[in-house]
Amino acid sequence: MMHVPQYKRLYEILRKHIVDGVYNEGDLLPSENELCRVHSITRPTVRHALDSLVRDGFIKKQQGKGSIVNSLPLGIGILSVKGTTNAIGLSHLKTRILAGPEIKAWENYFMFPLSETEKESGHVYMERLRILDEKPIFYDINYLPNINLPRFTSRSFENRSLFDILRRFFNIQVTGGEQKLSAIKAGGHISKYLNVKKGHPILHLERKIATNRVDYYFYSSVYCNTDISAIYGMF
Amino acid sequence: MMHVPQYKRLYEILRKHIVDGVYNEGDLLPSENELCRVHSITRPTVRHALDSLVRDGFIKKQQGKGSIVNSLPLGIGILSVKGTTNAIGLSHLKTRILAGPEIKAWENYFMFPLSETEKESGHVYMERLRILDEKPIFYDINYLPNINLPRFTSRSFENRSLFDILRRFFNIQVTGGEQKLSAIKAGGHISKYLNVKKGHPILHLERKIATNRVDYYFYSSVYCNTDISAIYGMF
DNA sequence: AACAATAACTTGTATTTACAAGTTATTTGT
DNA sequence: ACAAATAACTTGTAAATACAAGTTATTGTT
Repeated sequence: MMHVPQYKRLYEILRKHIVDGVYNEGDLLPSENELCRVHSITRPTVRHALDSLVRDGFIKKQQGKGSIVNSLPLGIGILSVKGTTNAIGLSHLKTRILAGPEIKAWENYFMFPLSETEKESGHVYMERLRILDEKPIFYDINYLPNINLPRFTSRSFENRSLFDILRRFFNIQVTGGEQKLSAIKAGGHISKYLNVKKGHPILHLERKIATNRVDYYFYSSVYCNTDISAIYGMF
Repeated sequence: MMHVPQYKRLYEILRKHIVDGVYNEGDLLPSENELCRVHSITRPTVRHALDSLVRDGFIKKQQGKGSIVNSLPLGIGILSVKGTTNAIGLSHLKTRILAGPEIKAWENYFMFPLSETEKESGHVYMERLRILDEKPIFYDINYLPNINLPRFTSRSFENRSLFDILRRFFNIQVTGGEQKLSAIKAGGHISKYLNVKKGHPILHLERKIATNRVDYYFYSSVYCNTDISAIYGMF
């Protein structure tokens, strides 16, 4: 097993405690000095972990008072997905594969500019439908540059997170990304997949997703039906 | 003038250099040790500044190599607005006031739950239209809890950023927030203000915006026409 | 009882030091 | 000339320490 730095270990512990309800909204986490004593680490290390929790929206800090636990987001947190674990509230989200995974060449016009290396290597193509309570919510098209992904196309993706596969089998973790948002009319196959009428307003995300692999990004075009549940995000 | 911590000063300097094009996409910033020497501060302080630049998407770091300048976002960066300065690309965005500012009581059903203090104090209400190249892009409705905002309603807001006003006259800075996204059909006055047909797809953001004042949030409901320019965000 | 001062907390900023780990340029040996 | 080893960089993690600044509970005074 790989070595995990101490601040990251503390982050995971506290994150789990918050998600599991050991601490509730408005509760104070143990003070920094207390966390130092309990985990036998120093304050800069504790603060590093707490900074990450603030960045990911789990706590807010107040000088003189402490680290206050935030309420967990209610919507579907696709915008705040990051790190080693998935977004909150995605637990009963089913996934159906519509196409792929298969290796393809890049389209002529792509939503983000590509590097030469990316262009040369082609990509693994995959279309998925994500279903909440029997209702299709997301239709997404994924493009993973075909660089160092042995036997990727032969993996099973049914009801499994793409992020999970990448982390477990290829040790690729999502570290962040950028995205373009727009509202469009559902047309053709999008209305069919998402089970809405043609012309229905659909939220469209074009995402470039950064990973812990240097210069390895992957891309998603996501179509959301926001009637049932709004998309939730932090900033 | 208030005291500004050193890491924040370095952040502003580097940020300005990146935005002004002193460093271009792909360039390496001076190494951490070099920044230490030049600015006579220590490495943890330099790293604090660089961490903030990473968080805000201006640079990415690579161990063993350095701090690499990112490309500046092309879209309209309403989702990444934060800190002391405004988002990129909003420079030639005109603002027109449609209603307010005036003091009102809260509506019965509000998009976010409110605290008792917020409920009691009412809010400053304001409707604005933001125009890019003569075309209306954003129609937003703002709710600022009426707590410690002396003479707010008498300020002039024409072509001036709300965030700017808050920072300069009330020393309120945006530190982050949360938002719900959905795609809706334009109807009634929204189609009128944004100059689109009824039923046109519109991006709707409901935002709760956190500030440096403890427990002071303000709220925005934003309607965007994404035909002309997509909304850009980091995560 | 009410108020003010103070002490004991909390987080925020900053320095100094050390070593680990990844990258790149240089040197060395063949 | 080529390739491997090495040195000289880079950022990443972590400790120990100090003081500033904000909050809360305690104490003392009136």
